[in-house]
Amino acid sequence: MSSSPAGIPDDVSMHLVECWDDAADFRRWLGERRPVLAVDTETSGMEWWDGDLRLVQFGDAMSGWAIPFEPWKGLIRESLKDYEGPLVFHNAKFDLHWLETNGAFPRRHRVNDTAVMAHLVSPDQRVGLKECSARWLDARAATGQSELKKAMSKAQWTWGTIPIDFEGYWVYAALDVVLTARLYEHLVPQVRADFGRVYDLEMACSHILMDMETRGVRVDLSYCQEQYEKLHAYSVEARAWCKNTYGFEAGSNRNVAAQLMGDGVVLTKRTDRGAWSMTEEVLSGIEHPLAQTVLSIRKSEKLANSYFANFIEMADGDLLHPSVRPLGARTGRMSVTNPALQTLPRGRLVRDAFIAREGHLMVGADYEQVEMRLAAHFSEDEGLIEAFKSEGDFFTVMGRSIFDDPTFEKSDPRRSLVKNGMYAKVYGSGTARFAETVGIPEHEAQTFMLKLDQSFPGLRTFADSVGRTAAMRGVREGTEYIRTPTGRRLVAPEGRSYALVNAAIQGTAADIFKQAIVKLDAAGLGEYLVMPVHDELILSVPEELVPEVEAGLVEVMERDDFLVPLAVDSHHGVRWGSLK
DNA sequence: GTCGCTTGCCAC
DNA sequence: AAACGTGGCAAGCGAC
Repeated sequence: MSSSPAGIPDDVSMHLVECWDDAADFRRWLGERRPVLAVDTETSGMEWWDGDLRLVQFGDAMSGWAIPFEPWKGLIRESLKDYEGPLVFHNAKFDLHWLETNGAFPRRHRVNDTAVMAHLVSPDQRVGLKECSARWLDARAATGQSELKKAMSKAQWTWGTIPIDFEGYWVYAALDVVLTARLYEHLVPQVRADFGRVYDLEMACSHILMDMETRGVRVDLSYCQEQYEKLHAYSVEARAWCKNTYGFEAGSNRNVAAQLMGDGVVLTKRTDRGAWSMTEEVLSGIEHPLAQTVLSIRKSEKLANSYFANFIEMADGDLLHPSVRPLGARTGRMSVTNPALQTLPRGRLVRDAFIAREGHLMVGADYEQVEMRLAAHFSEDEGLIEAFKSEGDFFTVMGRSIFDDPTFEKSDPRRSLVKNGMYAKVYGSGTARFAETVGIPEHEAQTFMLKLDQSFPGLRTFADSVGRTAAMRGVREGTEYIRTPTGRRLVAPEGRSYALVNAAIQGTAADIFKQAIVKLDAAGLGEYLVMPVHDELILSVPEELVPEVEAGLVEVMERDDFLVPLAVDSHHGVRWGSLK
């Protein structure tokens, strides 16, 4: 069956495999020579471990083939196994999950990813197939999708139930591979020329993370249940008290503010849109039973719902399959969702929900103050570099030199000023914000920042040089950007070029972290990975191998090729929470 | 009922 | 001259 309905370029042919003749035609087509074979899947949803693979599409710049998986799984498996040429997916990790869990194994070392390419070229833009096609191929690329959405809602179809032979479904599915193939041909010259090294890093890392997602994270469901019930019981009781006493929901900030003011509380801070601000910071300063109750309700509901209930809800048996986006942030950092395991509260309560596999222990290995060390590296500042090379606590050594006081010890109250001041530098904050976070008057903050700059002049030099480079490129190329040592491109957010100082540090830390993941996989430790957390790796390791693996991790992760050593600390325990 | 926005809060 | 960076998630709430 061939077709070319509205919105599809005339020179493109679309095919749906429905009979053996179609299958034979597909195999003949597959045997032709082409620069790249694009592959995509349509599925019943997002949960690849518990859902149906419905359609697999193959295509190149001129043809798209949609093949229903269930009746043609043999054809699809054989075709993917046999195909030796370059492959391209748009967001390969997602499709590979579906294909592999359904017994179809494309050659991974041949896999390319246009979403990765797009992110490297334009790290500040959305990298959906539609957006990329509209940006680089044809502004009308997304037109078919809205028609399909309308038809689906009219007939009450979901992605799991829409008939596979409904033309608006399979034709646009087949168009997606054509777009992917064209995107690849458009982007690959630039990616090869400008981003070869970081692209290879991203692809290697992506496969390791995919296998990590497949293995999943083991969760202690009865612990979650127990904690949830305790917290939930409290919040039900506290909400009822609030309703009975004041007549409104504790979650309604508008009503809470009105009640507090009615009871004589003076509010001064407002939100961006002009409402009375009811943040933790504001409420904790108010001595009123309502303020305190609202705070504890928020706290316990956050714990109960965002964490424990969420874990129970998402579990596949006793496993969670969090989804990692290797290029989640514009800086090259990863992000994690379902659940967001990178934002678990510190301390034992929530982290203890995650346990090692049977016969295993949890192992954690983290880069110590990696961003501070990179700040020292990029600044080339003798004093900062010395502070990291000398024995003892970095911020204490810095404190001695800033205040010219050899008696400055780790317990010195000024240490937090030093630490916060350095973070303010690294994040690019101004003196006003810095003064607020450390709780000192602005003129004191100013004096301190001046002292910091004088003690470590490299910090300014570094910031200036980032600014100059970005500004120069802004003029010459129209975009303010810098590159990390691996070639990753970092683009300044609109009107905030100062953020590039932080981006350089954060982006380089991301590169280092990803290189560590690739190296540890090469060293045979990849199979133990559980979760990456920005500068810390969480693993589940067979008990008897723990000492060996910890030594291996330190060996693989630590680096000496920067101006300061990058040090790694490791721990082990039964639960995530027991890693110090 | 769903959707998107706002507000608030968790991490590194 | 001055500018705290990067994310995800849930509840409330108004619009459709």
